[in-house]
Amino acid sequence: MAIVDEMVCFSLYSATRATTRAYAELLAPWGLTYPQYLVLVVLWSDGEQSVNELGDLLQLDSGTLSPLLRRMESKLLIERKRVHSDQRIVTIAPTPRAAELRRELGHIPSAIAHATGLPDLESARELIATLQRLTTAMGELNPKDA
Amino acid sequence: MAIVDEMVCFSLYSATRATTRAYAELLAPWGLTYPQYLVLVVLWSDGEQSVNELGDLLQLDSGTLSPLLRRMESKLLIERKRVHSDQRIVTIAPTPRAAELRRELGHIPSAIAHATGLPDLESARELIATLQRLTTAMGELNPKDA
DNA sequence: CATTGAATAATTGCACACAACTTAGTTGTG
DNA sequence: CACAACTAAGTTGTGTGCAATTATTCAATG
Repeated sequence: MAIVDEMVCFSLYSATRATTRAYAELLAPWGLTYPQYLVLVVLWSDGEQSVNELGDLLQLDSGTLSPLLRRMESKLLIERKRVHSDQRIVTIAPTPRAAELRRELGHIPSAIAHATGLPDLESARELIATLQRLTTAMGELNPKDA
Repeated sequence: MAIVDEMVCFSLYSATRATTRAYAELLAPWGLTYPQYLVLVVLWSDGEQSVNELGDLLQLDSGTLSPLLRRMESKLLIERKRVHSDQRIVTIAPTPRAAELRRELGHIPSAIAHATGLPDLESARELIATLQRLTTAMGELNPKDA
């Protein structure tokens, strides 16, 4: 066992990249990336919302989202709209094509759930809870929380 | 709770980015990134080795490692050497400066261990084991294992 | 010995992440 | 109203990840 395998952080880093590669494989026929898929998931669930709200949910800033959303717009998956009452805000709305993808990509959650190799829903929930606690704890070390 | 928070993959993705930001914070005084730090950890532990071996341990290909190592070389942390007996192979050796950093960065493992918020070594080991199983399972979905 | 095939790094192109900065629009205060 | 402070999104620059390709070297085979 190599030294890095003793580290929590490396196993996290490694698991995330393996997961992203698995999503890339599943999403390739639609030319989507994992972060783009996450945007669709949020839009399917919560509907139209601002770039800021999207960034809060996904923990991504405009430096990441702006070009990502531009690519999704060019694929006709989302539509950008300026809010009349506050011209600073841009809302991101799913297009009819995005609704179609909700059906076409319906197989992905179960495919990924199976690919995790986790035995049951309970262990998945446990892992999620552990990771969320870790994320919160890590955030405390970051000065940007001030 | 947002929809993405119910997903194992998102909690992984999120935890990894939180961890990388925490490392970035700690490593900033030395101008190092987390992947660069990982290379140092491997070199400190196992000493000089080829780009391939480094890539096997960190699960990174030459497309990622080549420019990363070039940056580390320009910071005088590593030295590239062609192997005489096989001119295809490039070995990466830590410089004296890298050895210095081993001492200067000695506080980081415990700082990160504390920042994870994990209560004890046993729960850390458990999480690592779970993540390694998940990484392996995810790999099976990837055709590149063939 | 010449040719072919495999191995090893490096390069190229694309898509994130994220810090730092810019631009445009809004709000609060006098 | 004037204007500073704030906010939202976009832009820029750097550093990964990773697929695909290229260049070089080595090894095996006839």
